[in-house]
Amino acid sequence: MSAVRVRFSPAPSGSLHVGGARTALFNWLFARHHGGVFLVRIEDTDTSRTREAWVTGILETLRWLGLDWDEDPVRQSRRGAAYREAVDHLLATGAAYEAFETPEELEEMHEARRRAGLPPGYDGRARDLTPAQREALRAEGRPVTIRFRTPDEGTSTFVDLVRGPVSVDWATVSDFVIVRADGTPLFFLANAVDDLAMGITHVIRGEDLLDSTHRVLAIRRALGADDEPRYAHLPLILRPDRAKLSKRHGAVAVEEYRDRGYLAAALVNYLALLGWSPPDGREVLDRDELVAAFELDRVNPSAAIFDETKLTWLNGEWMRRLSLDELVTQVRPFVEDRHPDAEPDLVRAGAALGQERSATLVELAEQMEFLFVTDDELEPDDEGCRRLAATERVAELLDAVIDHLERCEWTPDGVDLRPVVRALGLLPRKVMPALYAAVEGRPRGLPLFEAMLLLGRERTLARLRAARARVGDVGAQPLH
RNA sequence: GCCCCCAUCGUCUAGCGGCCCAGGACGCCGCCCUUUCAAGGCGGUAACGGGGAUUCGAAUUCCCCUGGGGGCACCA
Repeated sequence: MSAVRVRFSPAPSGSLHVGGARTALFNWLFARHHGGVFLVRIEDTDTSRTREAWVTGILETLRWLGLDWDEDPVRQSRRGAAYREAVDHLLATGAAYEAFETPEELEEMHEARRRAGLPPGYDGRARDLTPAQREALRAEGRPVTIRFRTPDEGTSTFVDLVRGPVSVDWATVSDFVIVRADGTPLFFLANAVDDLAMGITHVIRGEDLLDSTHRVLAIRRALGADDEPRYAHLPLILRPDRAKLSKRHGAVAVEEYRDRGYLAAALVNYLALLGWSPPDGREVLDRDELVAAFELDRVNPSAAIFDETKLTWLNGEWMRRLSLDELVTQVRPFVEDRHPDAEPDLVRAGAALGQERSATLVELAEQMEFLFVTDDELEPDDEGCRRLAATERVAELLDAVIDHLERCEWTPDGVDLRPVVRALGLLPRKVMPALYAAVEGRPRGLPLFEAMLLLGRERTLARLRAARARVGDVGAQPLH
């Protein structure tokens, strides 16, 4: 087999979503596994839907995911000359022809065919116009598009790497437009021309493009190509309600997951498991392990639902695997977003305590937030207030704790409150949440004694006294 | 409407004729550990869509049905 050359070819009509990212990843894994070349091609022939910001955004997101490409990205918008040359050839050989229908006429045609039980499409009325007829239509000022002439009979078949042989009767495929009235090329044409020019050996993409393969291959042959790339159509990724993932619904943009505190390693790992699995059944795999294990023949053909819960679990796995240095680097932006002046040492200490208790960077940042708010700002959340109010003998407890912390040694052993709680005849499991609420603002969080050491004696006491004032004397009264 | 693809626990999947009264993972439930919460350990819950056919034997092969998804554009 010749050296592998694959490409990821997004249309820049939005940011990179998880479906596109999975396609990019599989191409990248395939290339890296075989020591091949991974390319990016921006399919921006539809200028009305393209925005430059989307192009840079997509490339930036690919970089964030660690999917590096080997040559400068190809822009279809700059390859007009190549497409024109190809069209001239197709026109000259009769593989394509000019058509002159208005949008209204086409709409009518689609309707009529639908009524006749045919798929909407083109009836081929401009196929055999004479040069004179074409001139006349052009003189009327009608729009001119170029259509590819599909066979009237016979079957198109190609062997898909994940689905096996796929066939369709040409009779069901009508002549389709390859050049718009404004002269710009359409997907089928650009795709065929570019894959040929770029020497693409394997086309790995979503199943939504399965049907278009016959048409692209037909153009390619009409262009004189004597070989064809191997195709692998990946199963689609569906939303939990089984609908197709789209930008309209839910968090499907990769950048959104990044902003919500997910690690690139976790996203890559999770995406790799959607439609593929390694032979040994491992699930937590790093980039190198994925590259080593990846094979197209283990891609399964059925659609998969994107399960954010499992992604979150994997993210937790990867958070725990990070070194403390890496974790601090990753979480710092999330902390500084709300507390720009957060002390680096405290961030580091908080990250160390929270590393195995959080599944996302956002969660980790929230857990340590109590370290960066002033004692005045700290307000127990709703659940914290409830726990405070519902804890038996809470005033007595707080008094004892305050009393202890005022005089104890400020060391790990000194601030251990378990003896204090037990001396009151209370169970730590029952009453600790109230203390967490008082010091950290929520009834659960980073280990309390370590947290108090980080805050220091004065700040800890200030928070406990504020909580004591909040509960009043109610808790101090025996209930019976 | 027409064409194409797909079909194992709620979800991601293993399985490529006997090793499967179906294995792993997430989730969920229970127990243990425990300063809260997590993490961790142990145990449990839960699936081959239906019907034919082939075969000594079918989750695995074939056919039909059903269901799901995709495509049919001057989007990609």
